[in-house]
Amino acid sequence: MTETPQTDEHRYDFRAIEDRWLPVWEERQPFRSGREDDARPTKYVLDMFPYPSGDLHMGHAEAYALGDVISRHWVQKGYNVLHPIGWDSFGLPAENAAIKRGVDPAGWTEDNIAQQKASMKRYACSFDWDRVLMTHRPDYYRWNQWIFTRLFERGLAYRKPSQVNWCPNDQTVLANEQVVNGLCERCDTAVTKKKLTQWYFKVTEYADELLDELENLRGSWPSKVIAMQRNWIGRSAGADVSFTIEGRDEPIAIYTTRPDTLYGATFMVVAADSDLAAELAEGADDATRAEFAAYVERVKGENEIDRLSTDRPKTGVFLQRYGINPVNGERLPIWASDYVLADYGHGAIMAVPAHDQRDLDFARAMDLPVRVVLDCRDDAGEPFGDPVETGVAATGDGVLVNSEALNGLAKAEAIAAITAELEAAGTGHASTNYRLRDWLISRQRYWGTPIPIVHCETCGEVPVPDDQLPVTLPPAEGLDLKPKGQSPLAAATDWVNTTCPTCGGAALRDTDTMDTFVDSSWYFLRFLSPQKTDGPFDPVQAKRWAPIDQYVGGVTHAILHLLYARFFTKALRDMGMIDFGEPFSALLNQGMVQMDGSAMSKSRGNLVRLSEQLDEFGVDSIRLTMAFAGPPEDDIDWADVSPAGSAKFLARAWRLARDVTSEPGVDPASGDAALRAVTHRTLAESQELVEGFKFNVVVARVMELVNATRKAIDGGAGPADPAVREASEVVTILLSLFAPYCAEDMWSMLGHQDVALATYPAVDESLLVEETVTCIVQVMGKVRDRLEVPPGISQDELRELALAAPGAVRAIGDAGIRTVIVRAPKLVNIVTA
RNA sequence: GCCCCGGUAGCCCAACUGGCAGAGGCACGCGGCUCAAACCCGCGGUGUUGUGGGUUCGAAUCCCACCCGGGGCACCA
Repeated sequence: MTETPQTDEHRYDFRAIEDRWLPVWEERQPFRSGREDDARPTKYVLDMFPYPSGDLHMGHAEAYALGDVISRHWVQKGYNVLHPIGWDSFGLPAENAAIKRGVDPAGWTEDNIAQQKASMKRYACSFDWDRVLMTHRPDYYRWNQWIFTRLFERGLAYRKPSQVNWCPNDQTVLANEQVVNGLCERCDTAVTKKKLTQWYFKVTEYADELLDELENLRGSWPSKVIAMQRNWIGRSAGADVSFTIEGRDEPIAIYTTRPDTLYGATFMVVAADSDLAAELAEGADDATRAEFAAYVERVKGENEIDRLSTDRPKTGVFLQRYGINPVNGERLPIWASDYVLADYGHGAIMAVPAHDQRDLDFARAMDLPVRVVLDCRDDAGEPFGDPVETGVAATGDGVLVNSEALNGLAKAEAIAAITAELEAAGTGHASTNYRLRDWLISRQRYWGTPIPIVHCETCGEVPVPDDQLPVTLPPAEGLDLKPKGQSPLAAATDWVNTTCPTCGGAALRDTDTMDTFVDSSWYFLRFLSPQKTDGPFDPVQAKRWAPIDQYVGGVTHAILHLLYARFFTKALRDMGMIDFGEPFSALLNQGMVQMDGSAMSKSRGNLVRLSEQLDEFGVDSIRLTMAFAGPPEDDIDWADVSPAGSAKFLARAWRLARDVTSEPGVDPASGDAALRAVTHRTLAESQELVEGFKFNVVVARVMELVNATRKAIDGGAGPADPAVREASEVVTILLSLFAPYCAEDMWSMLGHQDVALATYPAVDESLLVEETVTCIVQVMGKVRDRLEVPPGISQDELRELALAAPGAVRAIGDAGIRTVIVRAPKLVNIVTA
């Protein structure tokens, strides 16, 4: 047997096993992936990197357990697997903790990282520890700044004044994506609007590509995420139409998806908070101006919650101005209202109350005319009720009426016809709009990447030259980090005051920092060459490893991070730095870990502590429980699963290795044939199951194999049978994906070393061939008999056997036989007359 | 309102391209081992596959409608 010392050779003791193997792995480093002469094919498996806001929790434990199954599987399949880890270490939690405790966010962050790193090692994650990166380190964020300046040069980073989302609690602006149901994603405070000049990344430049290329991800990304991104981008096709405004030189453009209803327009609406509304009101009488001013004040006071609440009554102000409908010359009164958004389309609409619910609500509230221009019918052919009476707009398909040349056309035909007509007349054209907005990246907070721009009175916005990067954060010491609506960096006068890189004159640094989602938009590329000092990443390494073969992480990032990372990838591709446009070839979203139906989060208190679970049941049991609980994308309710049951199973598996008495390398051919068949069937099935992410089923299959092996040891073949060794080794290799400590210990008892690097055994196909197959004999779809037949039996032969089967004969009785369906060798169905 | 996912035994969940509804686990019960217990070993699975219809020789699986649960988007013209 083996010379490996064992604490207690009769009992599975997870504490002793963890203590035994952790130092061995630490020394042997089985998951290094950096060697240039490594000829194995490559795989890049990536877990979303954690935020260091404390120790690892149950959610991390699930994510890393599942990512590890995939990574370890590909290693055993002979791939050179890159499985790196790092920390997303800039952000508000560190800053808020620093404010609360009066400490430096850097120290707090580094302490948490050290703790998480130790926990990950204990958790036996198969990470390559030579590639660690942390986004708060200057050697990382320097390249955020470098990429920022490249985007700036290409017009993809720009500054503009706009009504932005403002969190009154965190005292900073937020991206659209960070406002959830009108609340700040971080602190759940109701978000308000504020007019500010801020930095944006031009994500909308790639809107079409971001949407269209989702199709290529179908099948390898969850359909849910694809749907969410599709919704978020929200492409709509329609037309821009010009309306002349009385008393204004320039016409104004409106956007509509329903140009077919142009003859049904009875008024126009401009967004109350838009510049256009202010300008139009300026040209009205004093009373109107006063009314408008009061209305705008009221609208500005509303937070997002109020604004989004459904079925609130429509409000607005008639601006005493008129637009002219280009198709029929009608005068349309212009109203200002908050139901039109300033930053979508042109911030102005034509209102067709008969065929748009919002316009109808407004028309009814303001007593404006309604004109039906589409004859809509229900399924029974009954006409749609009068919208004025029913309050329901006719938004469906129909035939055009009251629309001159369009009369008689169907909706789609009318849209095409009128768009062509507008185009010919020079008053409109087909147009596309997106719900997606550009990404606002400025933050008025300390703990982030400084924006590498210098503001010079003479030269304007000047990017900091590459050789002066990084622009490092000034020390937090002496700065007031409390949120106050202006970046804490503004108080670092020595830091702010600088010289203009272009003209050498006095200039000021931009005092905002970047949204931390910038950091995570390209970190997967930095992992390929984390120490590189003359560029963000090595293009040669990118060619070798990227894009990522398998990305693993929570569905919470379905829009934010994944969309931004896709945008960065496309932008970097267009800069010629990489040759692919999609960063993540395949995506697995694990579910959440809950307790009694409620989520475990910081705010609700962590209901189950990972460290306590690990102490009580061991690392392997927790990892196995995560994998066995159900499909990875389903949420796990910790109350429904049994880490104790997992521990029991591991002990049972472990005892197999303990009991094997044959020597390593013994030829299994002479072993128990029945057990060998189970072993090789498990082997054949497991790789498909792992690659299909059915980890819970793999575990079930391994349990079956363990049961079969135990039966062989105790009952038939005995512990010396070579098939028992073969089965035990297969159990060990498969188990190492889920329970690396237990598997390593078993592997050692079986006389081997480094189970993580064990080769996935070849499947012996000849053992999968069954000698007989059970054939079901059905009569009228009901099972009436069973036959043991050879797998190669002919259709005719089986048909005869089935017709003679006693159960079938009995069921057929006197009835005649109409048809016999034969699916050799598994099924015959006899259809009686 | 629109979109996505799900509903199988007391519970968590399997079930290939439509072909025997049950792999694995939890819980529970019984038996063995033991002075006794724990551990361990063994045995124990009929249920409206959410409901109703349709297609089919045959439906958990495909189609339609609805119910329930979860998630996303939503005054985006």
